[in-house]
Amino acid sequence: MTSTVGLVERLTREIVDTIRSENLQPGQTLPSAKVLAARFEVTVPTVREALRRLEATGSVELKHGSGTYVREAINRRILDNPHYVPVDLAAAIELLDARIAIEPGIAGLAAAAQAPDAVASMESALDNALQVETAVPAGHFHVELARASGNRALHEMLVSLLAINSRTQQAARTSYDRLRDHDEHADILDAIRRGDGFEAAHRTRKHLEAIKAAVLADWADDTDQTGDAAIIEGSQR
Amino acid sequence: MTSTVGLVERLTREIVDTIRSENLQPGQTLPSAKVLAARFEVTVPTVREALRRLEATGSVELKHGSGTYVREAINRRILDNPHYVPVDLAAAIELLDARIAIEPGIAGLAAAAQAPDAVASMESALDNALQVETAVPAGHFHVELARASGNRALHEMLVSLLAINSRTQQAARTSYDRLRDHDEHADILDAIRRGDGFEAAHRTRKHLEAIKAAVLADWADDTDQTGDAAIIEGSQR
DNA sequence: TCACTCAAAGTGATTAGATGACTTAAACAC
DNA sequence: GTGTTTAAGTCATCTAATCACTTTGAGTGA
Repeated sequence: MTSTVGLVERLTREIVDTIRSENLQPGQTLPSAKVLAARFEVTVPTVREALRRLEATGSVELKHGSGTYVREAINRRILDNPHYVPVDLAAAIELLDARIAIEPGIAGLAAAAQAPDAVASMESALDNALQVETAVPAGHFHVELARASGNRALHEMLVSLLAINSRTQQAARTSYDRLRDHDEHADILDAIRRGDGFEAAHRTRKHLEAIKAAVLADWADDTDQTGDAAIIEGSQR
Repeated sequence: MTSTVGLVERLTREIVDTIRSENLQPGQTLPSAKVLAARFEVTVPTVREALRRLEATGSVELKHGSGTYVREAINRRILDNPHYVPVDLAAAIELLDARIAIEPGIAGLAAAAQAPDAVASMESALDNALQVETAVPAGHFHVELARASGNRALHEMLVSLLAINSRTQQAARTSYDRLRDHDEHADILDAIRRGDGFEAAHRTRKHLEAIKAAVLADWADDTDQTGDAAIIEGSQR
């Protein structure tokens, strides 16, 4: 009758508790698997199974020959599924639709929050945009925008959406004009600086809708006269 | 120079690919660990580590003595961190703020979508509300609302937010009036049926703000005259 | 003294085989 | 038929050992 929780699941939880109670920060190393095995009175393979679980969610990283490191995601609530195999255009459009639904509200919050350091991060993100597109890390304008909202859950949601999108083929080929992108970002940031939440939300929405249109246009160019536009329609309903 | 991807990570991906290519649906069983080990030419412990990773993200479930089962989350893009240790009121308020930021937009989409079956699901969710609160499964009104938006990413985001919230202490004690909850849900559904997205969004926002106020009031009652309202202020900035 | 080499120690990665515990379903007795 | 028992299949965990990678620092040479 004892609800079998499973040794590995319990062990996983104990390791997380250890990380928290000892206040281990991302980048620091955990004790070796051998030591953990001794401390929790289990064997090494069992510890490894627990660490693999934590690895899957980005809470820790197992570096061969080096050690087990705490990672950022241990403090995240919302994650992107690392095992998801995505990828058609419809999925990419769906992600953009989701962003259109939530980012305007985030921009509004950012304008209301008026956190000075967050605004600074967005400014530097504006410049970084000239660089090569990084995967989806910090420094991305929209991510910094979400961070500026002051709401960690919203920030993590946007990070997740962008992470998923980065795995899409469409992500690389989006030929949205770099300069136009920069200008529109600047406009959004401007509205936020003025504390004009309504305008910030509006410009964010327009910006994303423009990107969506560009992606659809790109796709139309590639497939040219192949007439299966049903995919697009299906994703817009 | 070969980017060491790690055997387990590669194996994890191969198992996912197998599930997809063989079109295994949630509820169905995977081959036994022994068989998988033979098929991919690795040993059983290695297979188990890969399965533990998939287990962490809810893609599979390992049932002792029974088998390894495919689970729903294998098709999800957005997940809640299963290893997150949650907690205080500020976090609960932050989650509600996030919902206030995104759910009105979702309600607007739902009104525009006008999917008949989705509306039916919301109707039945209305009645289920009289039952005991389930964990965070389907059947929850707000979850069905998100499903009705037609956007899977948004739906999964809301499921994740509610899943996290359910782990909060505050979740259980929220004494938001059951009847009032039901009535406000009915109002939202009514606006969606009429296709009035603006009104649906507005009512959803008001509804969530009322819940937030109730949570804060509850907390104020409990702590009574303990004057550390700084926690609340901090979450509202 | 400085820089380079390289050997050793520590750590994770993977393998191998064995035992225990649980679930399920078929075989059996009633 | 019904209920119990048995057996096979499966995951759970352990023990033990070998391999591979990383880091460090001692040693060597310039």
